[in-house]
Amino acid sequence: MNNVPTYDPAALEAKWQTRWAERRTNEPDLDGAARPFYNLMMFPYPSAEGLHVGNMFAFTGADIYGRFKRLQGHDVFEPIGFDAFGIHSENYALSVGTNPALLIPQNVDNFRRQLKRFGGMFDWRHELSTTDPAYYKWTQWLFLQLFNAGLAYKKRAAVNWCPKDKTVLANEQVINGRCERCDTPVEQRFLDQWFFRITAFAERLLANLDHLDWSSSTATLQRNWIGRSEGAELTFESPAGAKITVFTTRPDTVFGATYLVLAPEHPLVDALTTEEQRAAVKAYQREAQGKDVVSRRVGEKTKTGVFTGSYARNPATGEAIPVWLADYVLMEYGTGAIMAVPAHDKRDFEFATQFDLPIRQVVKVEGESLPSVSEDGTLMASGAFDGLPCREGARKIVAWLAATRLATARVQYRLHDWCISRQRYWGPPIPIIYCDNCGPVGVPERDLPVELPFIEDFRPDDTGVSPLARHKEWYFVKCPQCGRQGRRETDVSDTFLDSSWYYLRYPSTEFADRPFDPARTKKWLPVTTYIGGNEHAVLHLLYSRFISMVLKDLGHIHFEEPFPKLRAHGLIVKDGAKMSKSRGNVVIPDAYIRQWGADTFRMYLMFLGPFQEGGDFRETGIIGIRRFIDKVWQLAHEARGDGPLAPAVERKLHQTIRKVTTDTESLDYNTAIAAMMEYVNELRESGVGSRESVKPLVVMLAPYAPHLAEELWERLGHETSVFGARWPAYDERLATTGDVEIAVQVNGKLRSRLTVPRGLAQDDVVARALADESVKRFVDGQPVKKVIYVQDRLVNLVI
RNA sequence: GCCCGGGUGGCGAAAUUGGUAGACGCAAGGGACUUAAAAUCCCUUGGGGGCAACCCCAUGCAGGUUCGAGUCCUGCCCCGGGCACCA
Repeated sequence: MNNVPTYDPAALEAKWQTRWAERRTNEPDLDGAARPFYNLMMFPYPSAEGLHVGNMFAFTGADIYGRFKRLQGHDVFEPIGFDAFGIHSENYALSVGTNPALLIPQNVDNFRRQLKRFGGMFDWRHELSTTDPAYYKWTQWLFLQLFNAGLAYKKRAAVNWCPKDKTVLANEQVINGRCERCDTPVEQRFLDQWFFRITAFAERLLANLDHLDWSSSTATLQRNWIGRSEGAELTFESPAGAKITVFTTRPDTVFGATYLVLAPEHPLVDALTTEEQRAAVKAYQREAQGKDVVSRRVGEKTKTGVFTGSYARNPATGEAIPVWLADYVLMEYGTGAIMAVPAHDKRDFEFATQFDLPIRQVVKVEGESLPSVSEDGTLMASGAFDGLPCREGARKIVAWLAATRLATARVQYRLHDWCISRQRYWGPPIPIIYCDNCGPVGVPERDLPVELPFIEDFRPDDTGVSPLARHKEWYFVKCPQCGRQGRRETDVSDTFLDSSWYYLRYPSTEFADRPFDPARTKKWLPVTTYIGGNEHAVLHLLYSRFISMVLKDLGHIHFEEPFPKLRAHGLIVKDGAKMSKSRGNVVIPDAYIRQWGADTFRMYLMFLGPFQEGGDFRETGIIGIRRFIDKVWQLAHEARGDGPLAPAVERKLHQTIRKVTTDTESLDYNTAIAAMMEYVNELRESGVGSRESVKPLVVMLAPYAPHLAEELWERLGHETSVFGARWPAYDERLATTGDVEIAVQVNGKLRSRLTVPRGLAQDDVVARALADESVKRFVDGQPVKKVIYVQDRLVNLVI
């Protein structure tokens, strides 16, 4: 009995990791695979702290799924890589006074070590790093594809500028209007930037969401981000002839439009401003421009504005209404001008109240006071349209005004074009050469990659020009078209461009002469299952979809949706707060793995809570998983012979296989583990049994605790990897044999339980129920008026 | 403000989608083994009442639908996340 060897996870896990590497266990035949299954997880950004438990939680959940599919007979390709360019890496390098080109490889080494140690089924042959010239050569190629297709363009645009750090900040580095590093309020600056025309794909990006098998939370985030609004453009003419076009979602309220508001930067402002108002308008424009992005957008709740001195004709009423300027109207959305309907819009109401402008009610809604924004009312004070419901009124008013070309139905999106320029160092240089003769010229493919030069002083300065401009030998270059002196683009591209196509590269990493091999791509893409966090719901996942659409349209790939099936995992928090370096609550898994082993820690993370919801990391409870593993270890060693199973064990086994199969498929790992624990408890209660009772358990455990499963599989007499085994099948009949317990209710209250053979007829169950002592007490001789019967579950006697 | 999640024992959580609330695990208490401790094993463990078999109460709050509600409906209150002057 006590000759069971000690479970020594450190030694055992090292043994199997070595063996997997030697035997190339995790390297599917990418060309010959019969049932390709591309199991993708979001590649990490290699921070200095190392992989934290949040990353590991995500990777473990994805790895379990990949291993499960492998056991089900798929050829699973599970690659990993490093998203190593970007501002975070650069900032960290700045803070420790090193060049990221020297620092990042160390971080990557550390991550690679951690990823190997936790036992992911990674195919390391296909590792990639976005900072590798062999990779970003093709990121630059991708830029050129968009540039040549007219989908990349340059325009002057506002950027976030930190006056203290003297640097451009990405939107995600601006927290509540302040620089995430030094807390200085962020200013607006205007720089020439490269944009991708993602807005041209807005409708397609939105419509396709309906057909994607995605976590609904992710799809919803993306829908809201794209932000489709249906409405109309209406034209208001000034006596001087200027036509002011506004966008509105409520054309039904046009009779209540009592003034217009233009964004301060609106191109018609000069033409509309009268001499008396010119000084005031200029002052207001300056003030608006000087304001930082945030106080303009969210900070100030009191409205500001100025009258232009001009009037324009309301196309519905014919009235002349004043034209104002106010910074609550944004130039980037709609037409940069609105018709103000203070009775039916909160912001307009606030503005009208402040500046004493007329408020005219044109929609009647029961029980609502002004401003009433509901669309569930009827029109009033709207001429011929009085009495119509809002929606119908909107259609009819647009049709009426369209006859005189004063209205057009229009769909508007909140999505903006994607600004990919970064005036920073640590990214792939945008492959453009400016020539006085030819203008901006794309770097020819034969000259790619445009390598990022190593420069000592990569610190951004307050010129707003990228540090690369200081590297003169690199900066000046011959124009590839005319051969004259040209200058390189000195901006680098957004890190999200790197990650927008990495899934295309993985299967083709060994091809130096093409970004993705056509045959490999055809065989492996689109990605079978993508598992990742919702923090990337809008940026990475939207950009990747956009890039796929572009590549499809250009004939490079055969699909337009890269991730037909996507599952969002939950977030691991610590003491209720998101893990972050600034909070100092980042938990690194290394010490836990050292103490408990990777298998225990993997299972523990999965048992913490539902995978798709996440949870709070705490240490208590790891011991529970370890006890479970010890029990499995002991059972596997004590099992004797290959005889048949006891009926109770057999039934429990088939129930367990059924539960673990469906729960693993749906990523409900916590309950799958609980089911295996129940089975182990059953095995222990029934005494030493056949090895046939343990083998299926070992296979089911393999996705969760791969090293342990391999070891036990070997000790149970197998010479090949457990991952060459087949996932156990269950027999529905065997899972449902035996007796069932039926709840007996009287008037809906539980009064007794009966153990009866499965499938017993209603009459027999009722008869047995009525014979039950405690039921008798409550029925008390009264007639049963009604019987509710649920087969094998419940009987309810209504008296 | 708007859009998603979510509120169940001391704690993490289950609950076949309207059918036995609390599976599984942690923690705690008691016991066995031990010179002792650790480990392991056994028992108890939502609250209240009763010697007991049992009974009453209980899934954020207040109502409702139903033979029956953690689950559905209405109105609130909290917590987490996203968007945020988007017309």
